[in-house]
Amino acid sequence: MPELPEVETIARGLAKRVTGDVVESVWLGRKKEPLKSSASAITKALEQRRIAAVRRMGKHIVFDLERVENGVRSGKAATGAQWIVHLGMTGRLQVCEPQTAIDKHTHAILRLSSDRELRFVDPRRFGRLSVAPAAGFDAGGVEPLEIELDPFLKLFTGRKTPIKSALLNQKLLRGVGNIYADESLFRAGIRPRRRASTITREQLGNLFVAVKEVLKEAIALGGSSISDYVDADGREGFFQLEHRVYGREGEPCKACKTPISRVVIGGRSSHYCAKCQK
DNA sequence: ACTATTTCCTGGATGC
DNA sequence: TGCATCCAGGAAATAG
Repeated sequence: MPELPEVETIARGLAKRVTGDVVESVWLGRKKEPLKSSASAITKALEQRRIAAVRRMGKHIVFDLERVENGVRSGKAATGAQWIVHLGMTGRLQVCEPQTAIDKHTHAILRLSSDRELRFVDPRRFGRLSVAPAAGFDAGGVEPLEIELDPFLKLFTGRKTPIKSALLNQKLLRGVGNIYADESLFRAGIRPRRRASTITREQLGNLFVAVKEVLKEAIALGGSSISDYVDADGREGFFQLEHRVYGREGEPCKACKTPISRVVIGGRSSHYCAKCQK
């Protein structure tokens, strides 16, 4: 389940592999769920465009595209576009040789001028493909690694929703998902059910630090590989080894040995230590 | 404006 | 062994 650190890792890997390549043609599958923009809009935005950059915004992967004319850049920004990929739960972007067997759940294939293919595969179809005008994509929310303390505190003032739900709300912070919300709350010593507005300024300050720490550490370790997550080069991440609460229900807290609790908040399982988190 | 709930989807795990 | 059921979860839609 790719969240910010996994998406960052994937985007960096893809940037290395496909930046500068040109999309010669596009094939899209018949399933409609993965397409947030129309098939024709996606095809039109991608074909005969050079991939100028690949980067992450929240949990989205953004491909900046520029028009190719006679093999050279047009230079006119307005002729560009963006291809936006959200991996959902099980989405993967693979760069492979054209002869590589096509996975059953392949929804898009981009033929590249380097005689390779960029494929979007997603069994569960929670992932989404869309296009936007050049520099036009709005991912909503603020990047957690860029936000400063005061705006961070303001995100939560007056909110009655549980802090866990607020952390998952992409319109506030973008990129934090279930794993990193639980891990951040553990490090900050805050129970996931606490109403955001009731949390002290000091505790929110701890959360501010915790969110950034957790995300940075996870990026450094290539993300968390649970279920079958691998990055663009097929490598697993290692942050799952650092999880202190996520997926550890009943196991002893690494700080105090109390068994880790699991509750459901907003339909999401939430893990915490009842002794370390208040 | 905000909050809570439901829905989408399939593979793997679990239960009988 | 086989079949049914449950669960994972991001975000959009819906309802209040």
